[in-house]
Amino acid sequence: MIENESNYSASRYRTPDGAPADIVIFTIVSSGKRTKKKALPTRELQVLLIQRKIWPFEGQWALPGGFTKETESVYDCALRELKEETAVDHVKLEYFNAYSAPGRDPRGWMISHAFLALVNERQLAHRAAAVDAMDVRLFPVEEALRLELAFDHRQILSDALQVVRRKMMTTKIAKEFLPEAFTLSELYQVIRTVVPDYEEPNFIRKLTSTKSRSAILEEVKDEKGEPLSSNQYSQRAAQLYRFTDDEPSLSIYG
Amino acid sequence: MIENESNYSASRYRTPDGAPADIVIFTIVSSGKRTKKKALPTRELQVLLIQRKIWPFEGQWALPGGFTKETESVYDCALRELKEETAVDHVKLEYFNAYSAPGRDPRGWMISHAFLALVNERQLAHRAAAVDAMDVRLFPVEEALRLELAFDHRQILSDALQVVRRKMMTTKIAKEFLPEAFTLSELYQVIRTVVPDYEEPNFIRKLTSTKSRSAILEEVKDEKGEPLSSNQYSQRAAQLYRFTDDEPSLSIYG
DNA sequence: TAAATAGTGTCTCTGAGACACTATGAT
DNA sequence: ATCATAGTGTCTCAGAGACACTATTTA
Repeated sequence: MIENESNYSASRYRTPDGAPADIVIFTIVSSGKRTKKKALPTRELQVLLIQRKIWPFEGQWALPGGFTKETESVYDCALRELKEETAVDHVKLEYFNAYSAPGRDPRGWMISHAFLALVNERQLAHRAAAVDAMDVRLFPVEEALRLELAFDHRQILSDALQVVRRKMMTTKIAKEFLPEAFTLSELYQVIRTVVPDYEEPNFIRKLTSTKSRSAILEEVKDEKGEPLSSNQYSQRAAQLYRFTDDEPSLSIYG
Repeated sequence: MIENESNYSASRYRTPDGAPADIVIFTIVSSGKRTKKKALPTRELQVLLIQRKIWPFEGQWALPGGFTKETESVYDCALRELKEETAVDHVKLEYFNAYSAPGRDPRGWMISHAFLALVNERQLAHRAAAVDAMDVRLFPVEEALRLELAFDHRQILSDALQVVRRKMMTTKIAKEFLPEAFTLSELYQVIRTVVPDYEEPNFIRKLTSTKSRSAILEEVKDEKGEPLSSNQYSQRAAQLYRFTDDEPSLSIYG
């Protein structure tokens, strides 16, 4: 029963040929409408892909990633690769699955570790400059899912998207896509960008009528305690909010 | 930047020495009080451990698990090991993390894949018979966490416990610990066994006042549409319930 | 009848939902 | 004044919370 453990000797067994980490970097790209000075931007969920230059899957688009070294954890590897390939640092990476189906990688027996990160498009700004040279590009998620991605990266991306959608509704990750202080309209748009099915005509009312808001959001005030507002996107200035530190606890039992 | 991928050749790099799967098997053990014929049993969350016979960590308790083969996924490996070591089959395994800190395994570079499974104590029944011979035992979780477990298995167990606690409140996994039809008291006890902090004096009322119940539970009826009840644990018979198939959707935004 | 668990009556109060209405400020 | 977005008034109704009370069956 436990002979593998009892008699293990590294030299006697076939061992994996590598432990790559693949990173799904989501961002929301806002394209302000140029027709009017003030208007809510159009937002779109995008994912960062690289184009492979060599075998296998030469020329195809793939998730960024690379091989773990013996001296680092897979998390460290993902952090390192993310920094190397996108100059993005100080990001919360989330490990969400391993991919280990036999034959998934023509180079050999590779068990891949998939992480996802949400980064603000501002953090990707200087990266975007080097995009053409590096064969690195942001793709709208829906478009990326239609591409023939390398390896099982379409599956990984699809799984990542599901995780992000769930977390968008159940945690405060929306803040990764927002500035420190934001308006409720911005928040609503970010949620809708990630989870198109979410519709809440009374969104403002909902969050301003005590319960939910008090657990999640708080109004941003200046030094004198005056509420701060922004008219960046609208004629009428909108109250600014920030997320609280509370971790909302959810339960299906009430 | 992407040189690892571009120039990869298995023979040129140090590769992992193995990809073990470790499985955290939780069960709830009910010990009926013998003093009275009918009384709610005392329930306790327990975890299945094996005692290692050889180096490394000889004699110490560890999570069951074993090495992945080239021809299987880590999930298949976990399923196989679970079946081999505990005779438990048809279980929903959940992958929840990878453990890859350098030096975590004295045998070499091992990236471990951790799964958890919730099994009804009935499913562990015949396994329990072979327990002494195999150096396999159930431990109360609190006790297991105080043991010096092999490898980083205490961390893995601790992480698994956190995952189970969260899922107990946010999904219907309670059903893994319950018979097909159960009373609300049983359900409440199971929840409390896993999440001791959860207290809800009005639990029955809460679940019987429409909203929550209708989404999660339904009354069990016989062929004539008569509600079924059980007096297994109480003088007065209690209504039996089962979980619906609906996946409850949670949101912090209301 | 006492014990043990199951379940309800009833009250109050919050807040969800709907949707039309008002508010503000740039052009 | 008009437009675009922000936010409120007001109504209704469901249901959460509290907690004492009743119900059912066995020993």
